[in-house]
Amino acid sequence: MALGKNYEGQNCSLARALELVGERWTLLVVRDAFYGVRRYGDFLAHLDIPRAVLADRLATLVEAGILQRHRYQNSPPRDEYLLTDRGIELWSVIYPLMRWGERHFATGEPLRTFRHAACGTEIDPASRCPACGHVDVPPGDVESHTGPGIPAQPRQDPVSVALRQHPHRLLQPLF
Amino acid sequence: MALGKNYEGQNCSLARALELVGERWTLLVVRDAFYGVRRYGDFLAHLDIPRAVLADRLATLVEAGILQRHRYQNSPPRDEYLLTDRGIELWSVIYPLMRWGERHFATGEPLRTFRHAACGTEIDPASRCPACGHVDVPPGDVESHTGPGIPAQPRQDPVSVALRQHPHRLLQPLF
DNA sequence: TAGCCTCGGTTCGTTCACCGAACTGAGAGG
DNA sequence: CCTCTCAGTTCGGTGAACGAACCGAGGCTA
Repeated sequence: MALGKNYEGQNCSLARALELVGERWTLLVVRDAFYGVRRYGDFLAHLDIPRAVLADRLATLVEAGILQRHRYQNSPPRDEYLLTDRGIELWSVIYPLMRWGERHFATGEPLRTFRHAACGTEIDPASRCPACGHVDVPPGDVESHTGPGIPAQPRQDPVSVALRQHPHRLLQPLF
Repeated sequence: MALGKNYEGQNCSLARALELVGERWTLLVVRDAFYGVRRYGDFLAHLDIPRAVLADRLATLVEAGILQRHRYQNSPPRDEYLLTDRGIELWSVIYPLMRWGERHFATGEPLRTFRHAACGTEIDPASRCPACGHVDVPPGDVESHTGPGIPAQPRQDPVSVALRQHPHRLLQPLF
């Protein structure tokens, strides 16, 4: 979606945003980055995405300044992908979309809930904390909890297991 | 994206939402619906979308309960596509994404601003009205205004012309 | 009644992105 | 030297998007 035949006729900021973030898989990669996924292999295992597509999406996101690549060890050389501030701002899109999908297309109870780390209250679809009145709770103050709708046979990849294990603060590394 | 090879492994509400709303063009169709576009031909002219793709997207959105089809005249029989409540709730995704794109990838000034109809103040990226303190301004209370960044050679299709002509309340028909 | 127009699609051949399986290469570690 | 892991790249096959042409229902005009 990004190159070649894009939305160039639409001189609208929504169209420009969608050129970057509207491609298949892209928003799920960004969601995983909020969950603390940072390495190629972990995105791969958690998303069941073709390897070539993942490599392409990561490169596009880095180029767009949504992720940044960071060398976290030298031997062997390994990089991790971290959300930039620009990427972190996408929480205000991802979270409402998640809640919208949950309200209208959920099959049973939610699999995951998001709570205000400071007070433990579930955050509303507009990112407000009903308890402490905090509006626009930033993702760094959000804790992901396993929800009541967790399936009988949950996924066994390391990322899914770690996410189930215990409440986890967004943006913090999973491992 | 919707059928066949979908995100079925991802039992996450974001993935389910993206199966519907994450396909190419879909969110732009919904945006146009907020602008008051209602007829096949108007979507077509404003979006420069292949006819077959538009027909497919409209059918998918109707099936998902995001748009509803409404017969507005009988001879000749003509239908219009209107946002349902479920569709209207997508404003909380579309508006933040638009503002995010504008902040980070805009070329100059915004083409369009969104004001609180009650007080005329521009609505912030989290859908709050800074003037009257209204949080979560619903799209029906939002007026679209032509912004300062309007290009020298703007589009000449009827929808673009009507949108430029005068401030326009979201969800109200354009014509 | 014939001819033409509009609207809302469908059809069809080409192009392009996605898919998944196999392969590659750098760098441990034994 | 052999094997393993990690992070990709390569490649043949398939499905979706593209755009131009076609179609049919139902006016309008004469």
